[in-house]
Amino acid sequence: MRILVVEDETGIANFIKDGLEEESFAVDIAGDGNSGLNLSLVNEYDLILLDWMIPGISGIEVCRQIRKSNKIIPIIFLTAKDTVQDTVFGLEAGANDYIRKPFEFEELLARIRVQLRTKDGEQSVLTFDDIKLDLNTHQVFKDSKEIILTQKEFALLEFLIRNKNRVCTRTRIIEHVWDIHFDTDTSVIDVYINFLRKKINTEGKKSFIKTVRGAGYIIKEE
Amino acid sequence: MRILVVEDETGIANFIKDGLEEESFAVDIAGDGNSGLNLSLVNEYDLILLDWMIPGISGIEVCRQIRKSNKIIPIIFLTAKDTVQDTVFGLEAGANDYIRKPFEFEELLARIRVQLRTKDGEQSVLTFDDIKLDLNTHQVFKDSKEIILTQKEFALLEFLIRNKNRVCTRTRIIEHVWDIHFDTDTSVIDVYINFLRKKINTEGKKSFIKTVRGAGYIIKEE
DNA sequence: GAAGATTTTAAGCAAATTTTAAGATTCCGT
DNA sequence: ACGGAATCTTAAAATTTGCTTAAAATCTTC
Repeated sequence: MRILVVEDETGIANFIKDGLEEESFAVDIAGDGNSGLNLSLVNEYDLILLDWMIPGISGIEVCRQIRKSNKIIPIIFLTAKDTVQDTVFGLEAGANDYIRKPFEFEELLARIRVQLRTKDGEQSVLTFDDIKLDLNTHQVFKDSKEIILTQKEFALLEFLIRNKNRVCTRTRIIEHVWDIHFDTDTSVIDVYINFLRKKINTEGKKSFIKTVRGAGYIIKEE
Repeated sequence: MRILVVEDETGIANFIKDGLEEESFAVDIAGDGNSGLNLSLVNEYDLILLDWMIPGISGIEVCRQIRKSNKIIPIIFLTAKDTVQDTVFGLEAGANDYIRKPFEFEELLARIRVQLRTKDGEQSVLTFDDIKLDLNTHQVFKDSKEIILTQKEFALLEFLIRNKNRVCTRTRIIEHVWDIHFDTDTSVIDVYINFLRKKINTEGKKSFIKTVRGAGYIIKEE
């Protein structure tokens, strides 16, 4: 899941970025209103964290513009403006939630999850066959037996399961899970697919991650 | 379907090429304006992706020249020039769409598909008789039973179905399904037609791909 | 800052796809 | 019905793609 953070104080921005990456999100940062608006219109983010007072056009204006473009995407304000009026104003501009600084990271995370959950009505647990993926606790179970995955393994599995029954091309995988947007001569994907297969496959059964030669990989229900 | 990418940064160019090939497109790359213009006039591309700032004549000029030649072919600008004025300027030069860098591959693909949409409105699923071809998931079904095709088989079938009820000559097939690094004196087409027939024909029925002696092949509704 | 874990790179091997090539078969005009 | 051209079929060579492993680089943690 990809999140855009629009925030000019690099200290805060990086704090959020690190925290979210630990939770396996892919995070981009924009330092001012204009680049924030641009990025949000060009890319497919799953959520936007927006500061109000930023260089260039204000957060409020960024929010309005995004709404004007008819993009359906959760926006959370994250700002030092802390009166009730400010909050109401922000929400009326089209935000889905409003968090006052200083904030607790825990809370931010919880609120992000709320937005991502309501988005497609799904809970914080993804399932495929006998595999369960708990997005909150970051645990993976197979037949209720826990399997320990690393960050990248988890992120890759999450992406594949969210896109089950659809071919995930290497290009889409590298963009969404690694956040790479140019040509790279790498075989990380192969290696990680291999890791996942080794950790999750049932002995003697065919791999649950199928290879689509020349295209990518797919997780498919029979 | 064959696409020309006019882009000087090889990193980006190859990224696009690989991504599109995963979707069964045939892709040629031109590194500067002149060769881009040349290739586009000499070959029959189904679409052109054009960078604005490239060595030699500019993308805008390439676009104008192609339009001048009366070629009807979708052109999509793909460029870092990101003001509203730039966009308007590009579209007025004759482009069909305009994408700002940096871009998400998914968006690029979606916009390409819009341009290639067939006349009968259908976009992501092509059909012929009891054969269904899903461009998004890359799956082929016959009577809702899945048939596994390789990249080239898929690309060839896509081309034939897009041109159903029209004879597809060997030359046109080579031009649209294979890319520029291809030597024309060959019998690959025969071989691939044979592959497709074997995989898709109904036992005892006549082949759905008909041979037109001296001309090429055709898929025809009765 | 050393030890351990994770991520990435690189290379050799295996397998599937793509292409070539050549003999067999079909088609069509005479 | 015959001969030559076009197409079909098959098998094997060439090429590409993916798998696997090990080691290098990077990041964490104590």
